[in-house]
Amino acid sequence: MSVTHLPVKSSAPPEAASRGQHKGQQTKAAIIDAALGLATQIGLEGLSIGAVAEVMHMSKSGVFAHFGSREELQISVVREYYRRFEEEIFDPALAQPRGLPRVRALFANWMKRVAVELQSGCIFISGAVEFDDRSGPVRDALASSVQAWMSALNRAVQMAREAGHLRADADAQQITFEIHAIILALHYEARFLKTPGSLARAERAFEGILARYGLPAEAAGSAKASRPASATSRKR
Amino acid sequence: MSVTHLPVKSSAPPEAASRGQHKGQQTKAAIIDAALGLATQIGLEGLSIGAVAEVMHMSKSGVFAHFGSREELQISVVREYYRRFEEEIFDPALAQPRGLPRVRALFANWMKRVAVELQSGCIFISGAVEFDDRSGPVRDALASSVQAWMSALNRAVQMAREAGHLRADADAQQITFEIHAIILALHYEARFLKTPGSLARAERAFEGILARYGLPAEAAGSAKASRPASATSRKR
DNA sequence: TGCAAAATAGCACGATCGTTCTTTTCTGCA
DNA sequence: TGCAGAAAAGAACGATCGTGCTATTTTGCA
Repeated sequence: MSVTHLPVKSSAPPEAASRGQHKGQQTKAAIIDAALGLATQIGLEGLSIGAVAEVMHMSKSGVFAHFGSREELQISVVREYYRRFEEEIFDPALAQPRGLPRVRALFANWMKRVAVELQSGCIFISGAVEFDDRSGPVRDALASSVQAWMSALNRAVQMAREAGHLRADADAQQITFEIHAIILALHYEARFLKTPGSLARAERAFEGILARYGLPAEAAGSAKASRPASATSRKR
Repeated sequence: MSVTHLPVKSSAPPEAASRGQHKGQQTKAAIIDAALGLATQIGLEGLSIGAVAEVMHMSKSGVFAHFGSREELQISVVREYYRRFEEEIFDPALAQPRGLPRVRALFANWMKRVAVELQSGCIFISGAVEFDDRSGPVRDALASSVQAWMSALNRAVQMAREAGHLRADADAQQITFEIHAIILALHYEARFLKTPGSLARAERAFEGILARYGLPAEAAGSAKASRPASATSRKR
């Protein structure tokens, strides 16, 4: 998809669909996988072709040839990270019904990914501080990936409001901001400070947001189900 | 105040008080200042002796001689950053009375420092992702600086609760976590994503925290003054 | 004012970086 | 089974890095 232009055989690709990749593609995918693993540990900026080559048991030039530049390798890593992010966080949450359940699922998956899953960090977070005053294609790839994810989260929040799960006057962007804030703090405290119990604190903070922007108290005990309350006009 | 131990000349320092530093000290301070300026832009890891030397119009070895290693330069930068952090954020807030006013001042100063003041980043934030899976003295200096600041903030929050400005059952650590989260999100959105209006969002989020952990509604209009309510015993 | 000591410069080292060019090995279709 | 083309290796480049070592300059007190 992202390969700029390979000298595409315009004729019939014999059985290109499944795994008929000319082996170069497989190797390239394996390199990106290894590079992604490295990048989550040492950051995108720390990613060096030599280190990737060593992990892959390949020569530097062998790795290099697949990308043409270090920058292109970094961009490929960003794109692959985004793909997995979508696959492991966003897609599963679509199984949940619109509204609060889906927002909860997004947050839970995100938390798991960012602080629990592995001892590896999130390159959307580390990349942000590495590239926050640089410019260029890597920064652009990073920023647009993050923007895409934030927009998706924001839409889920909007739908929760429209479903009547949140106050009608709740500001979706504000809620998205605050959810993002919790994830960042979790990443900071769990990964850097190694504060125990930070996962629970993140969960409590999230519940606090829901309490604040949720329907005005009253039946705060049992029901988590939908209750399409007062604010009806804002439908769809 | 916080300087651990400088190799105190036990004999008579001729006029050491004011600026009787053997010029080496002055130069060293100037180097640290320049290095700090660089580090806030390119990060602690990106900090190179050559770059510092260029800024200082000195030779690499001239700079190097003051520290003996790059690590020691990085640690000096961390310590200096902490000193300024204390001086520009913590100390001025002490002029405010204990309780909510002081917490508000801490947050306001912090916000200003982190996202407005200059186009430079916060090395407590960038350093966290650079060193979150490394170990060694630089990481230690960074972590203990951050811990010290977080503890100071946490004490201020505790005092606000003890002064009756917050609910008696409010969890200070939780509040500190959530305030930290807002700052991180502000740094992320303002510096990396360049989202407009993120400063206002951070302020609103902070007000939301105060609303949630503040005294149970009722007179939410006028009074911001102290009201030394129930929990008196926990003084000092 | 002279002189030890401190401060700085100059130079070179090994290592690593991204990248280029050339050569060798491998792959997959005729 | 060849053989063209793709894939990978190898070697070398200039640059930059941190760090020693040795000279030179500068400082501040006797």
